[in-house]
Amino acid sequence: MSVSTKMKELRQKLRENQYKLTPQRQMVLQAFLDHPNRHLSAEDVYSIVRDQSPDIGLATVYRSLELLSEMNLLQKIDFGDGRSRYEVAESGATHHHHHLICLDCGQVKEYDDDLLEGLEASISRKHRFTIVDHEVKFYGYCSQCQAKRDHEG
Amino acid sequence: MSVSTKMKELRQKLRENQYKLTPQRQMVLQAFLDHPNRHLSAEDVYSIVRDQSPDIGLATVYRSLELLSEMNLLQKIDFGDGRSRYEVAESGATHHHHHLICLDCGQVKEYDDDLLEGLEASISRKHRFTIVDHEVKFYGYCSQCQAKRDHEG
DNA sequence: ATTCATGCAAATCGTTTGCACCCAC
DNA sequence: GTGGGTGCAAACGATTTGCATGAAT
Repeated sequence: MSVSTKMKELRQKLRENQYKLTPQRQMVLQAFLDHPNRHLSAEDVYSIVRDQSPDIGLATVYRSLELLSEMNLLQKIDFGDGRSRYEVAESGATHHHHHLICLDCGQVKEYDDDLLEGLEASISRKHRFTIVDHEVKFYGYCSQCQAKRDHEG
Repeated sequence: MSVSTKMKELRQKLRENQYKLTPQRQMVLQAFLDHPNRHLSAEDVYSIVRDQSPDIGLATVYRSLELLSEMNLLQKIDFGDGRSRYEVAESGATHHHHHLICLDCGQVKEYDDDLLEGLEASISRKHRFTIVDHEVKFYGYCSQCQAKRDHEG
C-alpha cells in the first residue's frame, strides 16, 4: 500500500517483458499515483509530467500509456469525450468499479460493482460467449446539475 | 412494422423541428432499414448510399447521422474501435439492448437487457445521481473464436 | 556494444467546418 | 424567393509513425 508498491510492480513487469526502465515511464506512472481518483487523458499526463521534465515528448507519453495498459498497470477507459482516459488498474482481476457520467458538467463518479458477476454467468451460457470483462456506464445528472435543472424548469 | 413506419417518423420529426426532408436524409435512414442488426459507421453508410447516389458527400452523411441521432431515430454507439457506429433506436424509451463484443474477430452480438432497471434505482438513490441512460458492454470471445483458442492452447 | 526508447516532425484517420451553389419549402 | 442543405476541400484534434539520436542494459 506504500507509494512505491505500484512502482515496484512497474520495475518487475518491465523486466519480465524485457522492456527498459526509463525515467519517462516512471514519471508517467507517478502522475497517476499523484492524482488518485482522476481519469487522466494523454494531454493531462503530458502537462503534469512536463512540469518536472519539460523536454519529454507527447509521443513518449502515448507510448508509455499504451505500454502500461498492456502490462495491466493502467486501465484505458473511454467516456465518449473524444479522448482516451486512463486510471490505475485494480489489482484484483475481475472486481472493478464503474462510472456515473454527468451529462451536464461531465463529472465522473465511481461506483463499486458487485452485482454483475452473476449476470455474466447467465449471459455467457445463454449466448455461448466467454466473457472476460465488462464495462458499465450510467449517464445522467449529478445532484448539483440536477438541482440546477430543477430551477430552470 | 411496415418498411415505411420509420420513414414516416422521419418525415414527421423533421417537420416538427423545421428541418427539411431531403433525399440524402431519407437515404441515410434507409441504409439502416436495409441493413438490420448491423452497427454501421459513417463510412459504411457512405459506401452503401454512394452505390445509389454517387455524388453524395461524406460530410452530408455525418451531418445526417448527427441529425437523426438528435431526433432519436438513430442511437450512436461506441465500441472503442476508433469510429462511431449507429443503429436504429428502439422506440420504447428505456428498454434497450446491449452488446457482446468479441475481442478476437470483433463480431458484435446483441443481448436483451431487463436486469439493470432495478440496479439503476438503487444506484441512483445511493449516489444521488439521476440516471437517464446506461450502457453495458461485455468483452470476451464468441464460440468460434473460443474454439480456435482452445485448439491453439 | 547492442538494443531498445526517446524527441521531433510529419503522417494518419475520423470527424468538423467554411463557403459557394442548390433545392425543399 | 429564401433559408436551410449540400458537396467539396480545407481544417481539426487525437493518436501514430519514421527516423536519427540517446540512454538502459
